[in-house]
Amino acid sequence: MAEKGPRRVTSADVARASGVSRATVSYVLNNDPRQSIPPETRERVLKAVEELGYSPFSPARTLSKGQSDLILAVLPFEQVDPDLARTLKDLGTRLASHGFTLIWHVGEQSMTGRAHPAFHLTPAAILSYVDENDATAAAFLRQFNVPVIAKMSSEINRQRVGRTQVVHLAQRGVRRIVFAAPERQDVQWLAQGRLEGVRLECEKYGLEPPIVQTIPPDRAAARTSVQDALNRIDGSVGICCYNDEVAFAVLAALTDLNIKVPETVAVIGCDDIPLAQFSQPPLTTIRFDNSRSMMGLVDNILAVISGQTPTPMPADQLSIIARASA
Amino acid sequence: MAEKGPRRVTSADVARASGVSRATVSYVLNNDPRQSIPPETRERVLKAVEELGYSPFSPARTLSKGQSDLILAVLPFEQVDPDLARTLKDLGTRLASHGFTLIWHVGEQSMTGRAHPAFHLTPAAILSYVDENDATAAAFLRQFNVPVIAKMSSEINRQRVGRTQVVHLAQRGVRRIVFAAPERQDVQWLAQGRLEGVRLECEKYGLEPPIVQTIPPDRAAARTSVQDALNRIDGSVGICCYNDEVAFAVLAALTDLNIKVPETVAVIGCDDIPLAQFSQPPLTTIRFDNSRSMMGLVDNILAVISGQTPTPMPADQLSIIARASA
DNA sequence: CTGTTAGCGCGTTCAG
DNA sequence: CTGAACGCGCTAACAG
Repeated sequence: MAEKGPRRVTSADVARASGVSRATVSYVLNNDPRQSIPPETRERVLKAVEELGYSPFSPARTLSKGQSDLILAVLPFEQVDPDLARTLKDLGTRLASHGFTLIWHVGEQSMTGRAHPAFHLTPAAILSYVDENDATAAAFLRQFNVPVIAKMSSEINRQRVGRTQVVHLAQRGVRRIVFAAPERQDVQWLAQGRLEGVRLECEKYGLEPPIVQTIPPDRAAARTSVQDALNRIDGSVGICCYNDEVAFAVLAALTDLNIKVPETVAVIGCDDIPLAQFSQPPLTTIRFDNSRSMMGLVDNILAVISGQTPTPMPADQLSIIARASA
Repeated sequence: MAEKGPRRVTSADVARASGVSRATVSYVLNNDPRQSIPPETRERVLKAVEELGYSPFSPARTLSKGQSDLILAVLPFEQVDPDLARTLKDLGTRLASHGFTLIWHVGEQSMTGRAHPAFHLTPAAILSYVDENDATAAAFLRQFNVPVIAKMSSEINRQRVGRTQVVHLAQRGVRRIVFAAPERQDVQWLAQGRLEGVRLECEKYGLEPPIVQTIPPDRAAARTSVQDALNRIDGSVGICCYNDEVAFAVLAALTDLNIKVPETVAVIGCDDIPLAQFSQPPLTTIRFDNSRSMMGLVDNILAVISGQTPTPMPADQLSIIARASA
């Protein structure tokens, strides 16, 4: 019952201005196929809309339809990685072509009652990056009565990254693996999955279990940290980095330690960020080709919105971008 | 009039279950200070809420209040830079402590009618990254009857980046400036402002006008491009990069060309991305300290929502992070 | 076949 | 603490 500044222009205003009923205005604006409005009337309505600068009030629209065309992506990350940003931007474009609007909410764990964006929003669907196994989170989301799609959920996929890294390294003659873990807390669950993949693949190849070393996001500290790890082993070493960002820190540390890459120590990252090609030496890394899974995701979102059950999503295709660091 | 799956739990359900009226339910849930509800009744209502898993339907809420507590950030960027992402995340946290929810919409120019997120949303305010001088955009947004805050708007601020870069370089003895421009289209207006600052400061210092060179985001191409620029000049050269990402490309090019940094060519970036310290050599760059302007921004958003006029925002503090590249 | 009336959806709030 | 009205767009049912 608030009134802010100049009163909103409503469909009633348009109806009055064009001498028709509100229903007619609605029919014209929504191009209702079940109604045939004479072009002349239609013109009059559209003209009034234009002149008055009318635009329908979305809450009212959502209220009466019981559905909005919003898709809410809930991102519980401390930082939004460029790769994720690109992916979501792309997803948004695709959804837009189906008449949906993708919006992002970036926040802590945002699980607490009224802090959760869905409390303020009512999307047609929620795209959740929460671990699929998190039952509490799932239960919490249920209250909003909105279908939820979990992305990035599979433990298997996380492991595949680590496995792929090890395979590449092993093929290059590496016999001893270090896993360079991130310090960021929000991403530990992801790192754990990748590490597990590294472990399993080491086992499979008959390599010793990986040394796990957390790499601080600071050049001097990274140097010490890498040094520590290398002190504990010898032989031909390969470092599997949680992601490219960690890999940059590792590469800098190795440079500072005067260790030759890839001759003495090989390094492989993950994500293929745009900057990866510019490191010294250029970073060998893993790229997700999510074009396929993206299509699947769009289909799943649309399906879920219309009440169907989602089909399992195809796994992201992983490919190795072999540059000079491994 | 749609009904999806199990009907929503409404406040009427809660009222029925707890034997009170819908009004009372509302009073209890909103802790209305003008009403005194007996603790016992309050308990009963809250219990029913809990048991039924009720959560208010936000469109209805917004409809009746005429205001949502959503703040919409419209981001017309091809990519969301990590720095911007961090800033917005921070802004979101601050707004949350005032009871508002920040959401992002990332899309092309998104100016076309129904494609614009505000068409589907009705935020309490829009945070726009569109150039303040863009009258068409401003007119378009007006139709939504929602206050708009423009961020990142000042040409002066854009110029200050370029100026600061040149000052640092000149102090280090550089006599000839190259401006390394980005290829990304969405960001040209920003780059132009920074370049203009570089120009003006060169003039002020009595240096020759800067050479402008666009740096492609590809290692080999960047090398050629940097080579081109350097062929056209001699003397002690400094390269002002549009941002750190471009700077990484430039640094890689110089490495590939076997040119010493900073002895032969000095390089300075902008943004101080987390990776900046890990380049070879570590990147000298410019950091925005937006903590002050952030406070101002929060205040302005709150002011604008309650119908006041925004106060001019304090300029971002710029500081030079001097590392080894310049 | 065109256009109108009436009433829904749900939370909030005023008068009582 | 309650009944009733309100905000605004949508649409079934109905009238001209």
